[in-house]
Amino acid sequence: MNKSIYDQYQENKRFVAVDCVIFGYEEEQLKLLVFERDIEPAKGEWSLLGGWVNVNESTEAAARRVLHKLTGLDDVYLEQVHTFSDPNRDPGGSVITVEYYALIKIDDKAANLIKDYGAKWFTIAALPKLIFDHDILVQKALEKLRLRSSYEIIGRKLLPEKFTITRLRNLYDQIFQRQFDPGNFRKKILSLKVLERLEEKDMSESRKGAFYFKFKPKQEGEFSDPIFKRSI
Amino acid sequence: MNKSIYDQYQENKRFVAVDCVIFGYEEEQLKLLVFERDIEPAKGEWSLLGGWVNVNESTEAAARRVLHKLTGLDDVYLEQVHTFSDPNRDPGGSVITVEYYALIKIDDKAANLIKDYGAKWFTIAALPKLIFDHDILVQKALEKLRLRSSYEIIGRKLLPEKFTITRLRNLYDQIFQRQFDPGNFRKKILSLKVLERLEEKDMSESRKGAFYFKFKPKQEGEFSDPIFKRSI
DNA sequence: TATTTTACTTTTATAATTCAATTAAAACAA
DNA sequence: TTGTTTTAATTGAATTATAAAAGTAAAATA
Repeated sequence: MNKSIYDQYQENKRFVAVDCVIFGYEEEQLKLLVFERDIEPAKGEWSLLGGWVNVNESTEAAARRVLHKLTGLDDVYLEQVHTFSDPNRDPGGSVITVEYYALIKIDDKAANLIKDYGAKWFTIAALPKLIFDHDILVQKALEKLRLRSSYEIIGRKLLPEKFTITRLRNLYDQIFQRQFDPGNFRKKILSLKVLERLEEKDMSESRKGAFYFKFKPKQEGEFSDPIFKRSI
Repeated sequence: MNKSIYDQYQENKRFVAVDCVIFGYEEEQLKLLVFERDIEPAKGEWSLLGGWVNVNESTEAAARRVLHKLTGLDDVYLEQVHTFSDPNRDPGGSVITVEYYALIKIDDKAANLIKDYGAKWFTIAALPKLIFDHDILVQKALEKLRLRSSYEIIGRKLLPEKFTITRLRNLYDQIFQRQFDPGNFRKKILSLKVLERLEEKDMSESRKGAFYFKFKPKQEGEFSDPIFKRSI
């Protein structure tokens, strides 16, 4: 096969990396996992989880690889967000980065591994300044997460097996940074018929107790319309 | 500055390309511009407009460069769609491609240039088989275009200066591949107050004639809610 | 047994959407 | 002139969705 046109561009090959915005949900707060960078430039500053993409690897595989190394998990929910390619975005070199966001359960056994890597969970409000263009990456990931959350009920990957509607609503409050009306939220969610009510109640939040729910097995192409009119 | 960690990855640098899905609107049809490929592999087959990304160039700049070369236009509307990175997607080599879609007016003087490049407009229904994963790229671009079109009134870049509501509705019919109700569509569009009615009428389509409209100057952050409930 | 607390339900008003029917304007033909 | 035709443009009634608030329920506790 004639590869001449490809060979001509050898000198134009680029560094390609992935960056992951890792979301978790804990203590009624949407949180983000960030890292103290251990290489120059910007050593010691806060950064997203990143890594190089190898030659014979897709960017998604690379993202799964670095996430697995960090957390030990291999069934992480991943969604591609955007690709950033300004040649000056990284002072260390001209690096193209493909951004993903990941959803993980904070209560996982991953906790120890994460600590070893100098990583820390922050709420969105308390997030420190990140290196390079990573603040923009976080904004983009949030927008994408909001978009996703307004077309399907997110939470399978963020909530524990069983949870109350109030807890799910709180997650949505966090994602969209606004208060959803309890009555209307409940009505809407239940009308979608993706949740199944358990007989058990959570008695920790109120005298009356709140029923636990769990997700029904996922059905493909469940909805195609936005769930909430004013969510985005 | 210590670049050792970067230098270590020199041998992992990747070919990076852009591919453009070019949409146009002509004779009440949404069309797509595709090319007869003039290099191996897959020479002679139909393909999207692509090009290499240079070392000191962002992917968007590269997309604008190849679009300019093709059409002579430099105010094309561009939106990033997705990045494809499967190492086996291109039989010529392991190429990562960043996909954009572009909206251009077919009636432009670009027509001649386009012809010189062996390019041809096809309706979506009549699109031939494309090389590699380009059929998937087209689907992705359509989805993104639909998403965009359901959050703002698209058409500034596809319709001529003045147009009738019926023509705008037809464009939406094409994008979403369904029939919008004429009365409801008109009511909705006008309620958004982004169009201005001209005194002139288009008499070519009916006895009564239909008023021409034009877009008001664009205002930032115009909408944040989906325009159509059942569009996607 | 009354109080407190939060889950959960219901109500009501308002707004948006759909679908069908109607009206309007102008060209054209008898 | 007058009726017919064609498509634009408007209207209205029925339905559905949304927002906000008020009310009810259950169980622990004082």
